[in-house]
Amino acid sequence: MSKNEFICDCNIIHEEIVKKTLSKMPDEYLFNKLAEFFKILGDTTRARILFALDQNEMCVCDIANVLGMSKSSISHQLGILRRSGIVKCRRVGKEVYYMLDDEHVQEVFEVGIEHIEHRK
Amino acid sequence: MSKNEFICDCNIIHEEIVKKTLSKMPDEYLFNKLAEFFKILGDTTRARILFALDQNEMCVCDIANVLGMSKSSISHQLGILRRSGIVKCRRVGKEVYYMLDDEHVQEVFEVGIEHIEHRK
DNA sequence: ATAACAGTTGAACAACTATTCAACTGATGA
DNA sequence: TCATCAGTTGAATAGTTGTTCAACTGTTAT
Repeated sequence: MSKNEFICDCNIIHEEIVKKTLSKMPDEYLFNKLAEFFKILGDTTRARILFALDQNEMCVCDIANVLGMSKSSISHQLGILRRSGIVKCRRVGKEVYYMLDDEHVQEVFEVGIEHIEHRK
Repeated sequence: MSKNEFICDCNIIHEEIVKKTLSKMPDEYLFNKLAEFFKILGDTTRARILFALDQNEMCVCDIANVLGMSKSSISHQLGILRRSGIVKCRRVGKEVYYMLDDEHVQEVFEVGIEHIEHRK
């Protein structure tokens, strides 16, 4: 087998390892979705919103006050969380109440906190 | 208590909920660290590197070949993963072998995959 | 009707980030 | 010693993203 199958500019490649690993790699779709999910959790504002919503469902103004930020920026972030299926909302009169819609968020946060504690 | 303590431009706030939630919010440090951790996982290239390293320890060229990317870009991303304590490496001659250095990554990935499966 | 208010949305801007390129380091072997 | 090769690194660039601002919905109450 020629080295030319491989794209990298190097001579010594561990062909067997590369082939074996390639055969076990999930498809692009999974990695895109996985990265998308973690990217959403990887923002301080969104992480704080999710932590707050884990305590209570809350309206946009309440969240804005808890985080000390403007309604607009909170609403933008809630839109991202809503479109990704992580939170859902219900309207009551003029107010819109947001709540968590994914039990995996809590789980992932717990492991994340373990990671931080472990690295101290 | 005056509404003026609160920063958001709205009249109806649920004071008790806001205060209770505020008292339960972890400090800024935790959210920064948490977001930093998830931000690192929230990139397709890094997610694929970590998945590959979960199969075998590998040198930079092997990883570059598995992902179909340049040595340089892989090395940049490995640097980020190394500095955050998620991977470690050992040099053997001219080659540098990378491996996972955090069992929380696998855990978090599993929950992330559950999340994706659940959302299909 | 219309005023008031909670919330949303799009455009603009600034800050950040991933990849590329080129120059570099450090180890090997001829 | 010198050429070669694996890997690193900094600067540059293009693409992405979070917040702000202003204009807009939709609901309530007068």
